[in-house]
This record gives sequence, structure tokens and C-alpha cells, in this order.
Amino acid sequence: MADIKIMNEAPVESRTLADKVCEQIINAIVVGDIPPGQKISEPELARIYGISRGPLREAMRRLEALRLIERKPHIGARVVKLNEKELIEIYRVREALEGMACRMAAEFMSDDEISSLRILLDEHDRSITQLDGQSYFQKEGDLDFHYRIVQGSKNETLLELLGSDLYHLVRMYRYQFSVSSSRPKRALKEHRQIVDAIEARDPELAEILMRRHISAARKNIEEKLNIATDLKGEKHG
Amino acid sequence: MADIKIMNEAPVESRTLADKVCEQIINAIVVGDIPPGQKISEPELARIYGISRGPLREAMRRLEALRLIERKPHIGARVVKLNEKELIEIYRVREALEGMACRMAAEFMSDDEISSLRILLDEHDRSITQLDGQSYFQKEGDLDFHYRIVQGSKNETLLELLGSDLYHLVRMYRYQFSVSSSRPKRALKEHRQIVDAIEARDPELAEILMRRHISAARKNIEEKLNIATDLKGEKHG
DNA sequence: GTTTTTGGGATTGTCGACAATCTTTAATTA
DNA sequence: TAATTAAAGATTGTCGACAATCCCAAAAAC
Repeated sequence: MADIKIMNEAPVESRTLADKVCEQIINAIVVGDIPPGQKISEPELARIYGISRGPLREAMRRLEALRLIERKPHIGARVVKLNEKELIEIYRVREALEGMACRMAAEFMSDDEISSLRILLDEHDRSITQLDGQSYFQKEGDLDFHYRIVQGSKNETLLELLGSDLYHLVRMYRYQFSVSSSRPKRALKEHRQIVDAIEARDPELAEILMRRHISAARKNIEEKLNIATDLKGEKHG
Repeated sequence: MADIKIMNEAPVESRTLADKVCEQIINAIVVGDIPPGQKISEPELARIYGISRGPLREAMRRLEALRLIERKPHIGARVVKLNEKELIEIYRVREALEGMACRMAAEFMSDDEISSLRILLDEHDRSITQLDGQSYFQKEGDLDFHYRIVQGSKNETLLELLGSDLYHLVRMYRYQFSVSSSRPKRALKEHRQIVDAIEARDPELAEILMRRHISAARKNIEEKLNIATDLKGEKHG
């Protein structure tokens, strides 16, 4: 199971029905079990999850706030259709927020967290060399690294914005577009540089490296998409 | 009325009850009509706004996502208590996001938008000199400027994050803490510099100036708060 | 044959009531 | 008297039903 710990989950199992079902639906949407663009039928979904429409509608409000579905009054809700434009936009937001997070992590991350981060990168290293950079690392492992940096910033608001809101969309895009970094070794090297900067307690450099890292990923995707659209154009020509 | 246009409001009046009431409650919370920390009684609020608890609970889910209220299962919802730590955190987020927005505005803002921005600053100038920098400008006018920059970035995701989510909190903090920039003339000057950089189509400089501008505001607040806590400490000593 | 209209079916929005949980108050006990 | 327990009251969570709106198809009009 590739269920990365992103949600700041409630401790006990006394959550409300709406909360539990919301989490299930989030995952169903993110991994594509409910395909993008599909209309969401309230009665049907309520039946599937064995709840009534009341809690379901509350859950859908949450999904709307997470930008995973779009609602139109009196018409209905649809799972968001992913488009390249928004994907690029999100990378801009990540560059800004995670850059700041990295800067603050260089100030506030504990030594233990940093060592733990190095261990994680070693694991990633093994995953890449052994499995030839397949599956887990590409889809979720990378986000795990980024998530820890944000945790290290000790900025709850940043953590909430990125971890509980934006990362769901990021995961969704990865599953849908299969944008699993086509440059895992390069990415890992950049990760190591970032940790070095954090360990050196160099906020300026840490921010610059993180921004460059995310910016490079964005440009990589933009390039791919341009090629894709070019090919599509040729078919018609 | 100081109702700045922040919400990307729906065109027609066919919105749902939950949406309309949600907007009303947002404003009530932001301006302090419902004081911070107050418990929200669902039956009471439903009676006040003349709706049933169904739509109200949907609205409350939205408010929760906006971080304007905090809910605990089976216990209830409270209006968020503002604390200095989160206020500072938000300024860090703004520095990152608006810095990026400003960078992109220097690339993508239209010439018309830039001229319009200059006119806005002239208005602010008059407000400051005439009213000695009171009321409107300090509370909402400043946000108006920042909002336009974000619009100019042409990045919908950024606009949503800042305009529809974070700015409600910013406004709330301003009303509660009365943190109306104690340096309006200085701020206006910085605003002009930012517009200059955008007009010169200099993304690097535009981002730096915006970040410095927000960072200065944060430091200004931190200073005030330190003084305040120092005074509090002296009372006890 | 094409467009408009009209009706039925389905879906969303809203409501009131019931069940589950928590809080408070009062009584009991140490 | 203070602490603990028990019961009553209030609040939140959930459900099923009704009303309002929309969608689609068939019939009518041009």
C-alpha cells in the first residue's frame, strides 16, 4: 500500500462519518478509482459508502475546498479535470512555498530530523538502483522527502497548505499524467544537496536549491507537454 | 461599506443557501461580529440566518477549510482564536506566495492593469495625506493593492490560495489586532517601487521588492508584539 | 425535416425528527 | 467538605422525506 502519511489524522477512531468517507473519497479520486471529469451522483455515492446524503454533502464541501471536485448549484459535482495549465501553476506555488519551507527548515529543523532525512535518501538510493527507479519512489517517495522538509520548517500554516491541501492534487496529477520524474538520479542528487544546505544551516542556499529543484521539474514537464502537443499537431497536419 | 471584492463571486443570484449564508458568516467572523473563541451553536446560528441545520453545516465545513473555525467531533465548533505565532506564520506564507505572484505579474500583467494600479496608488496617496492614513486604506486598501498584483500573475491557483483563502484570515487579523500598517507612507513608497519593477518587466527585482515589503511588515509586527509581551512581563515582575 | 415546447424522470437543495454523544447539575459517598 | 457518580438536559451527528430545479426525450408546430 502506498498510503503516505499526509493527512494530520485524528488520533482516535471517533471521527465523524463525513470525515471518514471524505478520506476514502479523496483516495479514490487521487488514485483514479473515480475517474477525472466523472459526474458524482449523490445517491449513488451515498449508497456505495453506506451513508446518507447529509454527511456525504459535508464531505463533498471539503473535497470542493481541496479542489478535487467542482460543484455547480442545482447541476452537480464533477471530479476535476486535470489540465496542463493548472499543473504548471501548482509547480509555481510549490516553488514559492517549499522554497520558503526549505529556508525555514535550515533554521529550525532539529539535528535528529536531518539525520532521519539522510536515512530516507539512502533508502531512495537503494530503490533507484535496485528497481531501476520504478514505482514507489517515483510516485510517493519523492513527496515524502518534500513533506519532511515542510515539517522541518515548523510552520503549521505552511504544513497545512502544502500537506493537507496541495499535495493531494500533486499526487493526483502524478497518477493521472504519470509524471513520475524521468530523472530520478538527478533528483536524488539535488535532494542530497538540499539536505547539505540545511545541515550547514544556510537558509539562503537551501531556499535557492529547493526552488531550482522544483523549477527544474516544472521545466521538464513543460518540455514533455510541448512535445506531446507538437505530436498531436502533426497528426492533424 | 468596506467590502473589498475578494470572493470570486458567482455571477447570478442562483447560489445555494449554504453559499449565501457562508459568505455572511465569513464577514461576521472577519469583522468581529462573532468574536474569536466563541462557540458556535448550530441551532442558534440556523435560527439567526433563517435556515435549517443542513445547509448551515455545509457552510461550516467551508469555514473550517478556510481556517476561520475549528471543529471537534461531538463537541462543537469555535471561531479561531488568533495568536501571534500564526500571524507571523501567515506573513511567511504571504512573502513566499506574493513574491512569486509579483515575479509573474512582471511577466504577464497587461499594460492597462499596470496603469490602473498606478491610479489606485494615487488614490491611496490622497487617502493618506487627507485622512492622515486612517480607516479604509489601512484596513482594506492595502489588501486591494496586493490582490491586484496576484491577479496580474495570471495564475489561477495562486489567486485562489491567496484571494479566496488566506486573505480572509489576513483581514480578520487586521480587525482583531488592529495591525493597520503603522507606516503608511513608507508602505506606499514601497508599493510604488514594486509597480516600477513590474512596469520595467523585471521579474527578479519585482519579487525581491515584494518579499522585502512583506518581510518588513512582519518584522514590524514582531517588534510590536515583543514590546507588548515585554510590557506584560513587567506587570508581573 | 427542423425547431420549439412540454411533460416526465431524475437529481439536487432543504427541512424536521430521531439517535448518539457530551456537558452540567445535583445527589451520594468517602 | 471534597470528590465521585448519576441522571437530566442540551448539542451534535445522522437519516429519510419533501420541494425546487434541471435534464432529456417525445410530441407538436412551423
